[in-house]
Amino acid sequence: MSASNDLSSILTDANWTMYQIGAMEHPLAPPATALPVMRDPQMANLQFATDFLGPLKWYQSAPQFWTKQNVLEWISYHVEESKFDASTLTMSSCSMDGPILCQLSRETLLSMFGPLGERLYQSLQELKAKYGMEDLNTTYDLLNILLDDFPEFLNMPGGDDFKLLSTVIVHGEEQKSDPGVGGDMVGALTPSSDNGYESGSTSPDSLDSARSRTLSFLNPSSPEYGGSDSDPELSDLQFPLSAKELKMEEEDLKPCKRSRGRPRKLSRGSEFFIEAKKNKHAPRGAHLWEFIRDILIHPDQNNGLMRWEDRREGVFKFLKSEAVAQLWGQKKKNSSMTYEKLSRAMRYYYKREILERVDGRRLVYKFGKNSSGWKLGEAGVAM
DNA sequence: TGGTGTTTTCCTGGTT
DNA sequence: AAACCAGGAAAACACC
Repeated sequence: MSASNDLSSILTDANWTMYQIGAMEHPLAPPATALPVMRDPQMANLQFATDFLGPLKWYQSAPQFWTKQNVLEWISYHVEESKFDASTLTMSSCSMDGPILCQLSRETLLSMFGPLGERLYQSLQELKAKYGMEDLNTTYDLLNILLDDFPEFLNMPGGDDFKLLSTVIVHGEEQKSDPGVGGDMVGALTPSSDNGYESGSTSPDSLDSARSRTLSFLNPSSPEYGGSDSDPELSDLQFPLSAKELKMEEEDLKPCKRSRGRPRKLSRGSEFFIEAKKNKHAPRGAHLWEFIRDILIHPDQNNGLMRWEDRREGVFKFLKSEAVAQLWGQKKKNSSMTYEKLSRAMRYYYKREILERVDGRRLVYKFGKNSSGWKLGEAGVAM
């Protein structure tokens, strides 16, 4: 994702409310279920496991290890929560990674973010403190759970890292404070922080799935990682392995060839954690074409994502294809949504005549005769 | 519980 | 070369 798209995501985050169904949580908000977290980047050599389970959210790791994308999501979360006017933010003030963010003083945050700065500062202090006190025992437990679920890891290249776990004895009180900026906050956690945060505050002590529970040792180089615009140099800075070494491991770990089709759902153990997050009977949201239509017919909330090419004919164009895909992913709680996938779903609409082909024009689609709600003069459509 | 519809994921190959 | 398009295949998931 490009940096501009990131900012766009922030600025268009308000759009999310427009597609909100019932009392859904904010897409970037930490889930309610409190689960432990790991935060040790020294474990980045277990990256293949992260690759297997996916990228991390800001609430799944210590701020010191956030990527640019994590920072953006964190800011976006607070923008939304505080109903802050995101238009006052600049890209430059949002484009930073965790290590840089952690070096900012309260005054700097206030000058950069105005009224939102105080809130961000408080959140940051809470997160630093909270993550500084995480008990490594939980990490140990989580990795064991992972191994129960995925014993095949032990037989994979790098699986020896897991075997070492059986020899590990964790003592919570021996945990080191964060080496980076903000380590002085370790131990500053108030009792109230242990049982959650007040509304409007930050609640990083919760995770939503096996992927998040088990693998908070960050992975900016994951192909699925949303913050792909993180500085490559940062990868070197954050992790004990060089980018080159990581790349080599990645190559080594590639399966011979992926089977076709959607990957099987994770098995039993991890499923538990995924289900814990999911609403058992979550209402299915609007269809994709309706989602697209709604963006188009609300130009005030469109934020330059799409535009009509020919309103009368129902021809429209994606201006920020990846941003729209991200928004769609937010709606479906699918952080790995891409335009590539979204467009595949769009193409299925041709056969059903919800969309018509527009040949030769990139990113341009046209509503078909089986779509509705977009025509001028149609009930419910603003003229 | 099984069927159906829709969407997601991955893929190969082609085009711009 | 990168981004996009086209469409097959298979699977996940919601809903009935």
